Amino acid sequence: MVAGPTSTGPGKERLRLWIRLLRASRTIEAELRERLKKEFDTTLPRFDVMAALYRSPEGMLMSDLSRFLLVSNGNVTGIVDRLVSEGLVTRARRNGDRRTSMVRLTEEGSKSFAAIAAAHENWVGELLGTVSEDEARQLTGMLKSFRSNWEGRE
Amino acid sequence: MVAGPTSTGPGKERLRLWIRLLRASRTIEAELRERLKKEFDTTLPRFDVMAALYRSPEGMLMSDLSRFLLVSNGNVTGIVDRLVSEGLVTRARRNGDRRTSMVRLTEEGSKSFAAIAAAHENWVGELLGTVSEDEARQLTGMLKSFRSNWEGRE
DNA sequence: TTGTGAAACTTTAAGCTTGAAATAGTTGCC
DNA sequence: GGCAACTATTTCAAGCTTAAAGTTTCACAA
Repeated sequence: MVAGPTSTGPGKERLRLWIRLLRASRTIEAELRERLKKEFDTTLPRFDVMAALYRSPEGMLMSDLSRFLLVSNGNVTGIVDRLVSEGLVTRARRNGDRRTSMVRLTEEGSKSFAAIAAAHENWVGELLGTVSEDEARQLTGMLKSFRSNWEGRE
Repeated sequence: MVAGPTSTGPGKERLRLWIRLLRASRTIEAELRERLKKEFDTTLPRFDVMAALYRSPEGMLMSDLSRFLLVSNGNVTGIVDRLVSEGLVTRARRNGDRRTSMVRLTEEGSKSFAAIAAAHENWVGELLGTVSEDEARQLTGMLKSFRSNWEGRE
């Protein structure tokens, strides 16, 4: 969805906005992906999962992860599998409900993530460098409200 | 990249913005993808390619497509392959340079796209419904300038 | 003309992604 | 207890995506 509007009319400005939004996020995403690969030999999805887990030292269920990351269940399974095989996260079976397992960062995973996250924050600062702090706040507010209005989830 | 900032500091607002941006575009993208599937049995990448071709009745080279859509060369190959096998686009060998071929929408592809694009525009209007036309213009402007400042491509 | 290097494209391997089907475990109702 | 409905997760097939390597063609200079 990167092409331009194909017609004029009432929805035209919104369509333009959507295309800009998508191009912007794709461009930044591509750049971040490339740097994650080059500098840390990792991927965006792995980073996302680790970021979520980093905020929840007590761990997260698979379904928590997929809900939070806005991706499907089956998707998370594969990413976590790979992270487990790399020793960065663990799946701890629970006594209470044996269908579920708590996913947690390992010590190594936590250290690894902290280093990557620092670089990542700098990259974002750089890539969004032409947006002033004020503009950033303003844009953030607009995006926040639009989304929460559209659908109840958050 | 859907998690929250992990620290405070100068880049914090930009990181917040990036996360909002990404969550917004992922949410909308997911919704559009689902509707394209349900209503037209197609996908976002196919739609993107067709949208690009619709704007260029004279056709596009594979490399034009990948540059325009911000995706890799090999990626476009696969998508166009599928569209060709569905009879929606053609690859016309050229006399001049036999490495290249002009990719064009077929009659059927063009009709098919027009119908989908109309629905698509309505969906975007609906999904961004809470953004006023003015806000949309303003946001678009911000996104446009930030991107063209960051890197020369357009 | 014949290399040589670059360009356009395809192929490949690995990983990401989805939606749907399958599996396993839980809960509530009789 | 037993069974139906539900929940959490994994598996699967198909398709998307990238980076890197391979193929074919072109341009052009010696």
